[in-house]
Amino acid sequence: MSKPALGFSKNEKLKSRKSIERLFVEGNSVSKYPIKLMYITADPDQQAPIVAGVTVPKRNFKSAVTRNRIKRLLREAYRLNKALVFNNTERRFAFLFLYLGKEEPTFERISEAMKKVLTRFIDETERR
RNA sequence: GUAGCAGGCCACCUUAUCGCUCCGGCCGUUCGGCCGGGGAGGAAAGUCCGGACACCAUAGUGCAGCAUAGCGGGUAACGCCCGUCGUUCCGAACAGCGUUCGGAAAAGGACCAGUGCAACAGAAAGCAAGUACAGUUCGGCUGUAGUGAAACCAGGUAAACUCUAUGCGGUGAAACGUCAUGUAAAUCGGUGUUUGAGGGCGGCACGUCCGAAUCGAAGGGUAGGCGGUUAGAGCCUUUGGGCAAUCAAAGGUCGAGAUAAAUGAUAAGGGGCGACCGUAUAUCGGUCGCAACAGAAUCCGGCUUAUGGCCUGCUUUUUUU
RNA sequence: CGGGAUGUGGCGCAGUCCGGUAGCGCACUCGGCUGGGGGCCGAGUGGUCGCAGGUUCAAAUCCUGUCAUCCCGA
Repeated sequence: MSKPALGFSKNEKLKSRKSIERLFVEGNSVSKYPIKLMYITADPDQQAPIVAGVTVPKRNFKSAVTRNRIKRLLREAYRLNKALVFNNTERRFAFLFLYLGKEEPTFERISEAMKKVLTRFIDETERR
């Protein structure tokens, strides 16, 4: 069961409307501007150890094209940096990345913020 | 060269590394792996019209309501498109009324069916009353003045109500079918079982069909999978009919199917456009910047709006010869 | 995907149906009452009526298009 370290396939995506609702109500969060990560301990019968979703508020970005682009950048950044989480925890989680900025970012910026937010997440959860 | 109009085309490309999704094949125990192939638009947008399709009665009648408006054609259909007539505006020709020619614009039925409206000004904007002056056959009539967008004379206005003609049944893929999961055939109230409650998805009346339960309150459960779902009024080429929109025939071709929602990220190189610099213009070289509008969600035909570049034709204007 | 509603001075609203004067409250400015502040009284400034066309003699109002904001519906 050796997963490719850089993939991000369908099974790792957060899809269920119900669990997203739960995330918003019960979830904890760490944030490093412009990314906010909401997380919750996941069901044990979940297919992948960690599932993740991304979202960009329509209020900040009216155009569907830029919303899509930011979501793609977020997914890409998570895909390239998720080893940070996999290598440091054995627990199961559900993630939701929110983009809080008001302007369209570069990939470089997103990538840096993603690394920071993930290390902060590891600090918070593994320290206890 | 500049500006405008009309028509057509494209929507940066290639390579490398990593990644997403669908289809087919092989391997394999769930779950994946490997190989091959497909993967956003001209507007996918706004949701403004028209359809297909699905369910409700094979979708019925009248009223109400809504939409459209010269005439003819095209179309599955349209409020769309094409042609034509009239109207208005602009330009030119003739000395002028006006006519002719060329171009452009536009929601272009009917105020002799009825009702309403017209600020200010003005005597007066209908159910009528009446100013001044002049002329007079003196009965009262005629003309002029003045106000105003419009006036002893009837007009104007329907993107005012309305009338006429034509069309429109309703609800939309969250339609609809099916499988799975799950609870509660629980509680309270109303109406009713052939003397017919209630329902058949906007209103009223009728008709018709189903019909023994049904409606409301508060509450409980599930909010997952599959089908519908992508081959269609499809696209391309040729020939023929037609002024044209478009139609017919023959041949060829298959071009996304996601679902918190795929089609991406990074790097390099090459083309495109713009600015600046070098040189005597072009050409060429260098540097920098830009690359638009925008993302399928059942599917088509239009309209409207946003927007980068190239090509062709016509018109206007400028410079040089 | 499908339905609606609203854009009017700095702010909150009326006027739109049935076309001719853009008005109300708060705020702001000036003056008066007071030793000063507050409060009250009086006067005043301030509006492309979201934007663009059209109908009309005349448009915030009628018609068409467009932009923005907000609210519903499994």
